[in-house]
Amino acid sequence: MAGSVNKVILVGNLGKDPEIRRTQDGRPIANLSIATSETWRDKNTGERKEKTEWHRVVIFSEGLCKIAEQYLKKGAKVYIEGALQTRKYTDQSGVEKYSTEVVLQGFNSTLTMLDGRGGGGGGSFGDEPGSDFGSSGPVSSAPRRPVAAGGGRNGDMDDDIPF
Amino acid sequence: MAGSVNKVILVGNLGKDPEIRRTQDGRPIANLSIATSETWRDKNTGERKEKTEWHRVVIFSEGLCKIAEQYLKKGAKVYIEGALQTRKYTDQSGVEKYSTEVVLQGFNSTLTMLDGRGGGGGGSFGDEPGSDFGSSGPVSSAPRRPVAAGGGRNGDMDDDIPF
Amino acid sequence: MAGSVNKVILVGNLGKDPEIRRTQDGRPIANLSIATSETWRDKNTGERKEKTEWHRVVIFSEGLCKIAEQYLKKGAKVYIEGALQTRKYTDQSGVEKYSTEVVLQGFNSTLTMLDGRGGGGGGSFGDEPGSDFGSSGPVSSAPRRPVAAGGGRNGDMDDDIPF
Amino acid sequence: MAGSVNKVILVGNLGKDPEIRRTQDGRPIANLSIATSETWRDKNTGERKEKTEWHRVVIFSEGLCKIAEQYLKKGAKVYIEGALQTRKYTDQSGVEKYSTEVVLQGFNSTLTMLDGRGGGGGGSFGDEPGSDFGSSGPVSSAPRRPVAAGGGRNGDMDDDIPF
DNA sequence: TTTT
DNA sequence: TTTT
Repeated sequence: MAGSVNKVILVGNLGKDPEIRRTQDGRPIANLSIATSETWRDKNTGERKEKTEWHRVVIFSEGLCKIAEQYLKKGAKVYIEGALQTRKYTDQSGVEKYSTEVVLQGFNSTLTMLDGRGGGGGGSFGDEPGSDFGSSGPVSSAPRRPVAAGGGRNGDMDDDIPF
Repeated sequence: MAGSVNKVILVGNLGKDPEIRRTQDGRPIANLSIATSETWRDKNTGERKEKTEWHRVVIFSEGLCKIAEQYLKKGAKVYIEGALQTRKYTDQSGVEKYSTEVVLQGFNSTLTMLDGRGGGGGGSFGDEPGSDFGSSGPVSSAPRRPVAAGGGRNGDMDDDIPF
Repeated sequence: MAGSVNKVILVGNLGKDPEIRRTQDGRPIANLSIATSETWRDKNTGERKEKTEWHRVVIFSEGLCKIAEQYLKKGAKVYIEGALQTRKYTDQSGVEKYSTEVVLQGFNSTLTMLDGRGGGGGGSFGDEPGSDFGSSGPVSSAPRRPVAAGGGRNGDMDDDIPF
Repeated sequence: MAGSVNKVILVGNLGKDPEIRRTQDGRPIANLSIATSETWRDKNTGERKEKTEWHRVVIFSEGLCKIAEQYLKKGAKVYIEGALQTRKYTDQSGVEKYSTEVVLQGFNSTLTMLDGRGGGGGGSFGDEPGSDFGSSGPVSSAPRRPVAAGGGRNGDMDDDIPF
């Protein structure tokens, strides 16, 4: 198809610790269960209401699996960017079912921790989606160099924007 | 939960005409079936491969339902913004199943046509997500005025940016 | 134009307290200065590097201005969704300049606090972009009702997704 | 900063052909000028109004530069995903100015053509952001394999989702 | 400078 | 079931 986009952006909290499995050839796969919730006040009763939505997130990217394994745990708040994917499977009773998941794999997948707490040290590691935690490179590499000039002349780059 | 985001962005084509239903109290609900696809070349065989993903989209916004009904049809390319929602239902055989849908409802939902062709005249209507087609206002109203000044001093606003 | 999208998504921290002004007819305008940063490790030296980008955010939405005024302060982490807008102005020396801002106005604008700390109570208020904090309604109204059914039959809705 | 996101999503049309330059070490840089516009009807006069916003887009990714050079031209409609970047420069008169650009570089950058017309053949090339046109790989490689299983048991994968 |  |  000429030009399609399939993108999911979630900011939410892990309902439990990440589950890490490995494929037969040793590649890691992480499963996250992420909750988002919306609150509103009932127009009629004035009551405060809340509705929680649970999202099944599957990480195929090796670098992001590492992050998940090392830094994420139940309760952590994360920003993730992935794609929707529905797969069909047959359950234990032989019934065909569908499961829709948010898949983090390859380009344009991102996992970013949004709280410095977490467990075991989270926070002081590279945390930019496009660099250390980029989904398709080793965690320690530097696929993106900061841009020193954006296409104009008379560089004279400076960092402190005064507003 | 303090601060969550649940957002889906799709650019894809309708697999069939929109299906419009009405609730008992007369509110419209539109269902779209949208395809996104990715293509790649097999690393080993060099073969061209393609994988299509189908998305079930449900529109509760009255204004966006109108758009869907009037302008969208099989094959149309659209940009949509909505939220993920999984609901449980019991099928005809009494089996519990889940269905995950992209819901367009209330704020932060968008439906934009990306091709001026379509059928039957599409194109010459307001088409900006934030204005005429905004999801929670009548299609003909103007909830968003263009901004005349952005917070600085010395207004002297002008529209032609020279690049 | 038939179908365009202009969207900015930022997760970052406020560099200073919000600045609230009022138009002559009394509508509030809030200015935020938001920092995003990326870190990476230099490929050659192995050094840890960081680059911070500052974003000027202007809020025209009355509801979101209230949130900004009441809950946000220097250091707060926020998620915002807005649109890019460049305006021309003449500075004190009579030189024409351009300023590009992220504008939150009307539909499809969002401001969500991502930390429960903040000052003065932040956290225990409605925090879903599509509901209480929706950008074009009063903070206390309920423009989005939770969806009870998504277009299928055999409702039997349930909230606890078992994964 | 622990966890930040800097993302711009645009769907718009090129105001002119892409401009391709090369750095001294031979890396290409493409500049695009993209228009987005919003239309609305004036609440008072009922008049149809339109406001166009111009965006300066700079592509550092080599793969995406190739796409721009080969397939894009004035009038083409594109979907792009990049990051905001403001740089300071001194103009010919010695005045310091700022220019804010949407930068496509490294991970999480995307460029997708949204019209099969364009000129000179566009269309029959890989066009999925995460695969052939991924921003940090050669255009002909296949960094993302389609996912065969998403983390559940009882694989029995299948592609045809029945809705 | 685009597009409708 | 779309699109290329």
